[in-house]
Amino acid sequence: MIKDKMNKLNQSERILIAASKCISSRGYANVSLRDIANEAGVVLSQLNYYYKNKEGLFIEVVKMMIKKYLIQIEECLKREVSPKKRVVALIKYFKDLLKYNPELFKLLYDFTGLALWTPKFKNLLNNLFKELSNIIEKYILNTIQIKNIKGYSPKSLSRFILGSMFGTAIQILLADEEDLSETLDLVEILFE
Amino acid sequence: MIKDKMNKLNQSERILIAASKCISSRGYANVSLRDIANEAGVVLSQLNYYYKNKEGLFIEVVKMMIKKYLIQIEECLKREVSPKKRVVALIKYFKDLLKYNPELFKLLYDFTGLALWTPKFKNLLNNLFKELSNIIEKYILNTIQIKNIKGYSPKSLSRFILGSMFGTAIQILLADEEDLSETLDLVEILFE
DNA sequence: TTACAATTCGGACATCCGACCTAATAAAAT
DNA sequence: ATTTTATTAGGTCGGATGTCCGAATTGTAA
Repeated sequence: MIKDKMNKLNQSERILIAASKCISSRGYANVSLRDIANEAGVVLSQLNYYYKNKEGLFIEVVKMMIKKYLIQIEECLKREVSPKKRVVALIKYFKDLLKYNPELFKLLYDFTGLALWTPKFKNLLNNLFKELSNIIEKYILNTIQIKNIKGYSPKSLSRFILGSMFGTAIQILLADEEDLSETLDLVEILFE
Repeated sequence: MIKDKMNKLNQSERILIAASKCISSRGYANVSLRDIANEAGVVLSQLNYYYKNKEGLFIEVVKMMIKKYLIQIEECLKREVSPKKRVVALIKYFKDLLKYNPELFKLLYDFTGLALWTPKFKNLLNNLFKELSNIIEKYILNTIQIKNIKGYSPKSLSRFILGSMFGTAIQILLADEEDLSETLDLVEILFE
């Protein structure tokens, strides 16, 4: 009975995980509800039962992804103490992300693209970028003796740090033949 | 007769422009060949006549976009003489792009996303990023007294500059309510 | 056990899409 | 003028997709 409850919960979660898996490996545009149902080992109509429609399901996938990023990045930053080490840790996070879990980054990039065309996703993704830059500001910029920035707000600076990692990461993913992963290290020169 | 030839060329070009317009305003995933045909004022089968299939048409749209970026950015950089002014010009280019022609940037972002899932587009987009970073390297890094980079290759640096502008630009587009356009100015601090 | 609610299942629907085909028309070449 | 090619037009086909519905099954509470 407890088992059964677990299974039921797992069923709606299995759908979520299957959706995430499908989208992160093929892109939101190339995934059908039937694909997700098959991946989850579930009948098609179950997707409409738990999540009203396709958009509803995708929104939950986005929310799950957002949680992952917020938790992981804050976790990785709060582990270190000095701002310098935190920058290094952030760089390492992105490197490892691209190396061991590139699907998660593809998911972020893909949904950010979807956010360009669909207001609901635009709000979600904009909030993610906002919160991520807030975390960077809190853990790195608020504690550091800032020398280089002349008149730039910490808000702008944190946005720029985030943007440079994001924009560099997509280039690294795209150019998989040649190794560009060291390019991410250049974030460090912002603090010299 | 010359008129007619013009019209014929215009017809295949009208399709291309219509496709570009549709994709840059709705995203590649939300555009059908019928949409493009209507936008171009052409019968559906004409799209298959001039461009074999949907992928063939989209590839031509990508190639057109790539030309625009390469020409415009090199144009904007060669206009200035000092590396410092060229950085400023590059920043201004991205600012104006987001302000007056955001569709073109959305097109770049969208196709870069498509490149994550489709090899043909991956090659095209990877080459674009590669050539753009080469241009940056040629016009800005090769001429400057580089002080800040300790052991980083010009190649990495140019990639990073490009990435930081790209990653910042998408954030600006996403957060249209609050003004983040000044964030792009932070590229300058890389050269201080 | 019985009655009720939640869940699972299989199937059907209307719609849209990309690709293809054939005939008609215009242009060019002979 | 006649043949030949290039272009335009309209329509069709098979297939895939999202949504919805009703029945069957299971779990829960009385």
